[in-house]
Amino acid sequence: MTRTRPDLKVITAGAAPEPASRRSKARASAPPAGNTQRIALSITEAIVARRLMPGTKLAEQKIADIFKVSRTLVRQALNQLSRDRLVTLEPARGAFVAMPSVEEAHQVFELRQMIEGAMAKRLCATITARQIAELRAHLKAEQAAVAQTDVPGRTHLLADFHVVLARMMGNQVLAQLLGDLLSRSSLISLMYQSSHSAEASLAEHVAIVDALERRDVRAAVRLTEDHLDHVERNLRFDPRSPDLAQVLRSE
Amino acid sequence: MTRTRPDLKVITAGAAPEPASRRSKARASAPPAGNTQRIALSITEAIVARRLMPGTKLAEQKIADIFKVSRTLVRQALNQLSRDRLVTLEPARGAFVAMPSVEEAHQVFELRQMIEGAMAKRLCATITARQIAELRAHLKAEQAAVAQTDVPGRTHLLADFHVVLARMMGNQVLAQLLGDLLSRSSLISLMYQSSHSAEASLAEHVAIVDALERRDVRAAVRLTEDHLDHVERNLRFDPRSPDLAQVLRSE
DNA sequence: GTTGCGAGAAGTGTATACACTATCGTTCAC
DNA sequence: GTGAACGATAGTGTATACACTTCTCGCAAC
Repeated sequence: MTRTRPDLKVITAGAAPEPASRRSKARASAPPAGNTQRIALSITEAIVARRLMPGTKLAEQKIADIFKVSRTLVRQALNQLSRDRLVTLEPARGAFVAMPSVEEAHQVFELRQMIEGAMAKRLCATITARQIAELRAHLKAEQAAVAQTDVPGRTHLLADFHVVLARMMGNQVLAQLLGDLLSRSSLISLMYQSSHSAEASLAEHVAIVDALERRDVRAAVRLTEDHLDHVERNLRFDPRSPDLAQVLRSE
Repeated sequence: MTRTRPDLKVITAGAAPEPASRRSKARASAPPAGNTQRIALSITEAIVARRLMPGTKLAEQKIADIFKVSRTLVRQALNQLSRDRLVTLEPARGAFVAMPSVEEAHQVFELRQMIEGAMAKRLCATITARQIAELRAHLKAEQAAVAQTDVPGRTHLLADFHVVLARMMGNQVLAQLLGDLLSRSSLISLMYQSSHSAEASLAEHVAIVDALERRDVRAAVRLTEDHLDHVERNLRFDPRSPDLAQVLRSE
């Protein structure tokens, strides 16, 4: 047992910006709502940004102390996160950062294939020149991050590519769903450390945008599905994985 | 203002069965978990079964009294339901059965088209004779319910058809997602009372199964998408809808 | 008769209290 | 020396308390 439990206080780092979207006048005493949301977002961000390892225990009182609130709000936040499958609640034992199983990982990727494949198909019919330009700009940012080996940045940008596509569908329900799936994917690729190179992902993203620009439905769909296939296949599901934490915890 | 607020106590009717899936020995004092879940399921069921109208206020204390628990558990349940978009939480005002907007309705159906279209495509490749038989049996049950004009039963069975298809994909993540979307669809068709006849839905279900059996990908996908298109198109989005509740509440 | 204001009631938002469970270290028996 | 029983500690599960907001209804002013 070389590794101790990852420390918790890292999550204080972010301190969610939360742009003032409150309704009208700021109340001194009662930040109207979204106090729970603030906590949930901070934890989500910490997980996605890989500052919280899978299996980490999320003790209610510790988190409450960090955010200077009572356990009540922390519990609400943890409940939300458990519905997103980012944390697992074990009765009477507590909350832990989720450790998606191999099977769950596969199912998430299969679902993403279905959804993003359908997105590609539809976007070919609806995409505008302006949107193509936006995608190109995004690819440029990805390339810069990859070139500088800015690991956190490139990870975020590579995932964000998919969110940008979803937003272009003009469908918020879809966009939020894909956002959730990407969070889960992030956790998955953290557990089964992906060997898929950032360069390869970037190249595949470029190919997808090319196909969309040509309005080549067949190619766009196939490239999208292949891209997700590649990402999944490059996960390391081999039994003697360095992440033996899951094996130990599995029982 | 002809209609008063729909009464709340209807939800006591169901009293969720909750088959004993608890781990080992029953504890007298502490039903280990899923006490919150029990409440959330009861409310969900009441909404889907149309015993709770959109816009109904869900007062925490009243629900707590009904289930003989404290507001704490009710709040947890309502929070879960708000994440499923079955209820809307208005800060400092309370929880209400959700009233999906026209836009949201469209987005839900578009997403279902994408997902169920992809399902149809994949099922053509993987479906077994046994599964076809299961679908045929389900269609038979649908037909019986339609013939007897068993309205609650047929509504449930017609929706369940889609869930059965999802389960055949062997993908729990997908199955749960589609379950959520169907709950929302139920709420939507309640708000914008569908004029799509049960007979037509049944006929379209039969056509889909036929296509799956022939492994006719093109037809299966098109029939699935058309089916959802028909359902959506038969919603009544006209401004002078009898559901003027939404217009009044909208501000 | 209508409008505006205000006090009381009802209801939500958060914190705290308490009961019960799991965990860990110690002690005792073998 | 090993292993099992036990007690202390920490942590979760639920209920309750309290502050503050919203809603309702009556009353007064116009």
